[in-house]
Amino acid sequence: MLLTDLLHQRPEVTAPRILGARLSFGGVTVRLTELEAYAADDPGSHAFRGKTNRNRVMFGPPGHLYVYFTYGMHHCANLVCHPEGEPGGILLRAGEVVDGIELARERRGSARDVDLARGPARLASALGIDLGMNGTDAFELDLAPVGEWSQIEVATGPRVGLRLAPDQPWRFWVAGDPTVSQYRPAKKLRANG
DNA sequence: TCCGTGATTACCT
DNA sequence: GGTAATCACGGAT
Repeated sequence: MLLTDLLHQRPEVTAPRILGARLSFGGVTVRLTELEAYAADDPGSHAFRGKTNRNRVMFGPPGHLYVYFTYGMHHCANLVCHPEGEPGGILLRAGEVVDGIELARERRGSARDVDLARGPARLASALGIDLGMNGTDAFELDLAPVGEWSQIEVATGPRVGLRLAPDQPWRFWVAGDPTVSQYRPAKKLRANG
């Protein structure tokens, strides 16, 4: 399926389909291993209460990055993804650095390689993403080859750290991958494509 | 387990 | 207008 078509689906549909995709930005490429979906009718979504200056990118065209700043020190990045007329996005929670690893190490200090992009704020940091990149589409996203994707075992479970809507199982990750963040209460979604 | 750190929001006046 | 609680986290302890 074409990437542009995928980005016009609901985020919880698209998120498991872009696991294993390669995202390149700021001189670093990561293979995405963990994602969370934030849909329009979703109390956990930043966009749930309507458009504000912070979340306006989620209401714009799919395929841009929605970047926000949280806990006074961290940036997190979402891939905007939604059907026409609805806000939505996919939080990039973790990845494996597959290119530009030296640059990622510089940005991340003394972290072990497996921790370079393990966690949403770590991933954003490894890619050099901050608020200045909010709304950008200056990145590349290459879907995993079909054969490679069919080898991935997708697991699903509740999202992390939400007060609202904690029960929607809209967190998706590559089962067994060491670059997935620590919190993993899980059930298996499927094996192979 | 604890806590830094600041934008954003919810709820007042 | 003001103010307090919250927050899609990470690193040190």
